[in-house]
Amino acid sequence: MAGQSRPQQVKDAQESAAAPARHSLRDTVEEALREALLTGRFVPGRAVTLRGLAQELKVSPMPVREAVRTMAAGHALEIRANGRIQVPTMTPPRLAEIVKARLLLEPELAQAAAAHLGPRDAARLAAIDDRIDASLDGGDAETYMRLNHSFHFAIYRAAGSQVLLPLVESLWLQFAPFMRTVYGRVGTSALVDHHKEAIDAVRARDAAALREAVAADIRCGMDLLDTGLPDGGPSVAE
Amino acid sequence: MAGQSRPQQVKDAQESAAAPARHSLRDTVEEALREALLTGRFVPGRAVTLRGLAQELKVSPMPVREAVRTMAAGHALEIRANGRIQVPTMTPPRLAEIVKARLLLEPELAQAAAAHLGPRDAARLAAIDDRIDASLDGGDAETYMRLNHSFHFAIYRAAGSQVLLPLVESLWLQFAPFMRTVYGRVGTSALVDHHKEAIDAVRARDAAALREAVAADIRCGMDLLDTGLPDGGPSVAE
DNA sequence: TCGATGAAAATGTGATCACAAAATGCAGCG
DNA sequence: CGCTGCATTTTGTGATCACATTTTCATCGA
Repeated sequence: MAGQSRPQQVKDAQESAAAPARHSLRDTVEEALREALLTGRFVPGRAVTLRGLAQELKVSPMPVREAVRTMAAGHALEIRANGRIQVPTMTPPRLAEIVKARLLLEPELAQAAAAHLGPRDAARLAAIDDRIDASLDGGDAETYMRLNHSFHFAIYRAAGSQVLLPLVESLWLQFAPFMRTVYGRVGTSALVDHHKEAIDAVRARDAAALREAVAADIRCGMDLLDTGLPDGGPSVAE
Repeated sequence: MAGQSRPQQVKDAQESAAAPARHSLRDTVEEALREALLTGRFVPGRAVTLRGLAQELKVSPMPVREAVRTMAAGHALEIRANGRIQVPTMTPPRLAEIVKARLLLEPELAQAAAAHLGPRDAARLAAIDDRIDASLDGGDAETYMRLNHSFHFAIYRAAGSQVLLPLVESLWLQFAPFMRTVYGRVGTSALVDHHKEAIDAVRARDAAALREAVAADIRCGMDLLDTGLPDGGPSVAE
């Protein structure tokens, strides 16, 4: 990492993270933010302060500033008119747009990924899916969200995409916090996914089937969101 | 804006920009970067330094740091392994992916925008298109790129999108610098667009026709890029 | 009891300094 | 003439301070 006068701060933050080799504190903070958003630890409307995050992560406010700006650039965080930072709240039109964008991009990515996947990967995906089922039974929404993300992106990453993949990541960061609030409302037991179909498609190297499985999975998951929040109000703040 | 001890710096940067009311230096720098990328003043491979940009824009390196991070978050700038910042170079697979993403998102956006557009907007678009033709005849690539961006986003913005529009903006920032190098190679006179069809579709409130016009425009423009760089090598550095 | 008011704390933004790593330039040697 | 080695410069990163704005909250008055 580049120069700073207190290396022990770096060690603390790095060793607590899963990633073995991180170069800059900024990347560490960025990864922490991503994790918190994707697992729903950040609720829509929640205020995020630079000094607060810095203290929590045991770093100075400086790397937090840049990491927060990075997340805000992808609309994963929102900078209000008064400058305050918060997790964006969801609105019905915004949710509808996210669903539309997901349905446009993710099936395409899955289809492209199929050529690079095979039975080996199907086994890996099945292992993740087993843990997903376990977390659903246990009602552990945070673990479920982390694993569900792993499942989808294990597929998407295989496409070797440099452009579509970041776009999709941006979308996930935007809707994940809201999904968490819905799970808290309707529970996780009602969840239906199409992971089994996806795994079968990967094993059979059937690109069209994989595309359709992913599309169906998105539609089901997002239908749940609609039933979870039929009225127009933004989700709860805390 | 928030506290800084030299207000005159703010005035300089603000008054030189077109936007009348900018709050933070960061936003000013960000807008300057966007402009430079979209008009092709930043060539792929060009090195961008914090202190250099700061001096050029007459601001301290601090707001530049955040603005550059913001652009890097959308892959409009690239931060290399050694930390250095540069305008990303284009590769054939990356270009192909950008075209795919554009064809997925922009026609959708255009179709959604059609409902909010009418003859009034068609007239405005025609005015822009006239200036585009003039810039093409004059061989002024920079003006052409600025106007072409205005033309497309005048349509897209009408969709009132909060999600798709930022994704498309991100794409434009990624391919614009490369387009500029192609114009420098093959000239601007060979350009064919489908703006006339788009204007007609807007005037007739024909969503399907507008979608198709935009799709055709993208295909034509990107075909030009393929003919401009048929071999696999990355584009020139400077 | 409720609303207004003013002091105090919190927050984002900008500037400046320090530092390590990398790039650059130049001399000296083969 | 080419290439290696070292000194210098450049560059990104982090920390800390200063400051204007906003928010928070306790106090006072009706």
